[in-house]
Amino acid sequence: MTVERAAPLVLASRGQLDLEATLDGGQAFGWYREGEAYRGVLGREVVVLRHTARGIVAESPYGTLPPSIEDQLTRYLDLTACAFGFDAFRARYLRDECLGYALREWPGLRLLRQDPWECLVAFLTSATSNIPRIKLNIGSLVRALGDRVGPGVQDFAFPAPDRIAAAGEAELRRLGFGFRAKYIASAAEAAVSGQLALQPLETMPYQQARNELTRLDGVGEKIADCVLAFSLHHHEAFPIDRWTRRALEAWYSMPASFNPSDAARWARDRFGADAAYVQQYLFHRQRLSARTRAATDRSALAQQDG
DNA sequence: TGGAAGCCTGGTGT
DNA sequence: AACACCAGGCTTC
Repeated sequence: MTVERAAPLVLASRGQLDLEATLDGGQAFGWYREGEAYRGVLGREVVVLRHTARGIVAESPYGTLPPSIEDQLTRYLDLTACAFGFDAFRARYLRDECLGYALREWPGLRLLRQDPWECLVAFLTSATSNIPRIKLNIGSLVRALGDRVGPGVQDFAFPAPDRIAAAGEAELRRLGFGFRAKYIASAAEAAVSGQLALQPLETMPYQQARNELTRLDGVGEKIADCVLAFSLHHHEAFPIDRWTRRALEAWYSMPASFNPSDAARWARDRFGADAAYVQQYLFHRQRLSARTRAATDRSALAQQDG
């Protein structure tokens, strides 16, 4: 007896997409490493992405993927070359002292186009937090309130606003969101009531879309810019956090006296439509160099001890 | 109008 | 091993 297997879906070459940098680099929090592959849920489909000799391949871990998944993944991973013109972006910054290094080191780092609701909840969760903890919170949320769509421990669809609104602040607190519970519950209510419509923000001018988002409780300029850059394809957004601020000061002589709002404006003025991609490369570089420094410090200490 | 405290709680280093 | 201190912000005062 033979089991029919659909031909694997080949999405991109290795150089076009770095799974680790893109899926586990602070944009999205629902992907889990399985050996060399990444497993996550897109809509209601469990998807496993892995590097193979032929390129990046998408598979279902237990069945077959519907044909529509190709378009969904192409969009989610922003693989439509003409959409942004990544090659042109790379050419512009290849000789930049800071970004040139990052572009050579992580040529496959891309900005995602996530579901905006999922992205908004993730970045409301990110306030005064860190990547491992955000993943933990989002994992608890989907297990508690999302529909099961596969056999794996994390195979749950992201809960729609009505589910989260019905759960309410107290349940979100119980799930570990702390003071952010109130903001997430309130955003869910706004979405259910129709006061908040996220998808239309994609076609609005950047500033207008940003103003809409910052009207939400708990959404300031940083979180708004993350949602705009990582889900709504507004590449003129430049989220300012510790890492990117540090990079702008160190490599681009941005005055350290700037407040976050001025820093973001300064970066948008300087990088224009490249802002979001510049931000993501700077963030990645700063984060990993900090990690390397920490490792170096640890090994130096170990040497002293020994 | 700017600046600083407080918020929840898991991660990280000591 | 326990125990500070910190973390990819925002609201409020």
